[in-house]
Amino acid sequence: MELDLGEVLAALADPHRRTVVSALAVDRDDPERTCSSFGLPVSASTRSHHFRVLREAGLLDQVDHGNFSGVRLRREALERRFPGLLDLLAAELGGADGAP
Amino acid sequence: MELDLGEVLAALADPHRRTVVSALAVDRDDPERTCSSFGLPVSASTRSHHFRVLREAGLLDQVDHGNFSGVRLRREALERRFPGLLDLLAAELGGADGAP
DNA sequence: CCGAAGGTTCGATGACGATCGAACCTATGA
DNA sequence: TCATAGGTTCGATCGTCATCGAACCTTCGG
Repeated sequence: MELDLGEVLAALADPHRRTVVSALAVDRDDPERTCSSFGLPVSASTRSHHFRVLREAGLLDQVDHGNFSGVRLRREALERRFPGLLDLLAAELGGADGAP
Repeated sequence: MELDLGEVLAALADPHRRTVVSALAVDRDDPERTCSSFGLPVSASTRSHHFRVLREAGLLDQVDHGNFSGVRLRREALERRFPGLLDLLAAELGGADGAP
């Protein structure tokens, strides 16, 4: 498994990418979402670039459905390699874990 | 307390700076160390730059002893704001906690 | 008093990365 | 069949950052 901490931190240093990962981290159901469902205020090409970085850092799985891309957080691998990291990101959205 | 996650992650994205913080994170005694005691393979000015970034991100406390600078990890504040983060960094050095 | 050691600041430079528009691809729906 | 929507790739541009050397400051030891 590649999951390099430097690469992961570099990926998460960008606010837009952190928005994506945080949004995925808070949703424990880990649904497959589209790239455009995060409302990033950038052009489509820039958005594609960000998702490439997230994918190559090992944070995301991305499945090509031809028409669109399904994106899913690699929660299990991340939790095993960097325990607690996703909680930190989720906490930035105000919903760390099973919040009341 | 400012401790912004984006700033912290950006600071930790650099390998040299991560070397410093990881080295500090593994030592539970939190001694005051000098900037040059980490053996960073860069010039003195670059080293000074890195420590400035770490200080401004709130990761380090730096005391000017005139002759030299004492550097100390802000362990308590970091642990409270980002629980588990320092453990992740320490784990990269092979010594997460009280290793055998 | 005078160096030497540890840091800092100040440009300058070079590389990397975030951003965009244009062109393109694929599938769904009219 | 054709347009539209979601993504990707390809340059190009612009800003930020890591890096360096030079000049400087402070203190300690001769």
